[in-house]
Amino acid sequence: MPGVSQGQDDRRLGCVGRFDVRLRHRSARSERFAREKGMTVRVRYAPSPTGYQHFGNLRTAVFNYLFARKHGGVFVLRIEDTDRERSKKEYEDLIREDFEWLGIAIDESPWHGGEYGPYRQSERLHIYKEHLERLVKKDMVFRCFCEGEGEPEAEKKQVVSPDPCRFLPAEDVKRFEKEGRPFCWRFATPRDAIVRFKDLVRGNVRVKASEVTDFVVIKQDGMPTYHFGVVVDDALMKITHVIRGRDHLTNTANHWLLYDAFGYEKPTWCHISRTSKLKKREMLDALDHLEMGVRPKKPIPVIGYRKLGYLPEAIVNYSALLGWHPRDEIEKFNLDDKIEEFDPKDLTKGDSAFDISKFNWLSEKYIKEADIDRLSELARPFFEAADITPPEDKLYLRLIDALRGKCAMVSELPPRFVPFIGGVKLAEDGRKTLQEPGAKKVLGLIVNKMEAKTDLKPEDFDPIIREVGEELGVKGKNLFFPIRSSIIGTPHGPMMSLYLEIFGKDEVLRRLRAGIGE
RNA sequence: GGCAGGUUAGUGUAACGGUCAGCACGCAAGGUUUUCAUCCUUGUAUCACGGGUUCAAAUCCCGUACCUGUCGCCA
Repeated sequence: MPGVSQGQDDRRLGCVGRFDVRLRHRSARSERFAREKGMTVRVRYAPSPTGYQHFGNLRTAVFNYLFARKHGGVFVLRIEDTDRERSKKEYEDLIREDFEWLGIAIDESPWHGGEYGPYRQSERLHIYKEHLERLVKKDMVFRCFCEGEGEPEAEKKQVVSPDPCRFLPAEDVKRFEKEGRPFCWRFATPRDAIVRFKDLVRGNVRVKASEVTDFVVIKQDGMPTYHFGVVVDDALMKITHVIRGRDHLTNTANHWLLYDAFGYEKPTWCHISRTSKLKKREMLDALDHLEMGVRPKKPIPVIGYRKLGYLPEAIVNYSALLGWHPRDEIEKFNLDDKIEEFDPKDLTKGDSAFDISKFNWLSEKYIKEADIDRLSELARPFFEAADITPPEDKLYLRLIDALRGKCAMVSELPPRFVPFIGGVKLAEDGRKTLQEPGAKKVLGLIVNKMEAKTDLKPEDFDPIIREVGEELGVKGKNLFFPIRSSIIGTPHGPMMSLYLEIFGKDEVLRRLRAGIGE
């Protein structure tokens, strides 16, 4: 049984299966309702294809996904493309690609199909029309002839409720229609209703209908507004739990009233906190300035991380961490392993902020622990893009493995190969190191010892270096920096033994001698 | 402005009347060490503020401040 505590409610109500006469919306109990009535839990993620997806959206989808899986339910994706101006096919394609890339399984969608389709609002216009008729018949909507096709920038007109057009004399309405004046349909909000519902994260919510304006349901262009589309579609698609962003919390009153107007059974609402630090402008700007191998300083849309070579698991994992955390406090986890544990009531009420350094930390972890063959294959395109030719198979794998530490994105790998495939390019810090007083002496002795040894193996390198250190009384940086600098051009890098393995004795000797010459 | 929601270390969070307020990232200091890598140790919060209720409050109540959302023919 889902871990929602509901014993108290049940006791008070005495029975389950009947709706509270006070119009109280069924609450968290609905999970039980659903089971007892043999209903399937159905949730949905309903993006509008007007921009890129980012962590904020993604985590809404992730929580929906977890909830669906936990209850053996269905995860629906619906495209809300009622904004004719801003909706773009390419954004919809991107949404699809993102999900496929991230490995989040969707059950019903425009591209997966399903028995409650179509799943694109622009293809459901006839349904909205029919629903509008129903409200017209019940006299619950009215035409509004006011000017003002939404100019968001325009000064906000004083909220007037009810809307003046609601009381337009019938003859005026007739005349305006005859004149062909454009109009939209508004909902005639019942003045005295009180909206109450229980939110899975917020608890009891109560809104007076008198605070709800006579909102638009059908726009002048015939498209439904968000409020209208959402309610009609969620109802028809048999959505049982609406898990969405907190910004819709106050809108829920509108939706509640619409459900009532249609006589549809209401879903359980669950408003999750928002994610701050995700400024659309900045994200788009950062996306325009992507540079392979360079970690973005600011958050970017999912497509950006995809391009840079972040691993999808890291993204999914981190998005689940935004407003939720596992009980065992282990933050790196596989989404599917958390299905049982997930419970909306554990979601944070406060907003959460995207922390790019923590995200990078997680990503590094994923890359460090990734399957080496898979990582190698993932990396190939990035070598091409960087115009760096990777070495052949065995060496390639070896280097990927040796150089993957502290790598948050795959595109960081190719540049690290450079010291191993071309000649030495002395970096500034490398040059400086070689100029240090004892540097040449260290290199000289190493060369001598290496030359003396006939059958030199990679694992012999360490002992030799140690001997040199002891004999010269040098250790730490003074010992290792010059060696590494002459071999790869910079004092920092992977373990010493790797060099002999990769380059072989002759090449290492050549580089060490060259270092002495610097 | 009305309405709604939020406020625990720099960040993400735990705790749901009784713990020296726990964990993680970051940062700082120290140790190990072949590195500004790894690993280990330590430090980093008088729980926004002010009042209450209580033997006891981060936890309950009220007020204030600040942040956010909504009040669009955007979703």
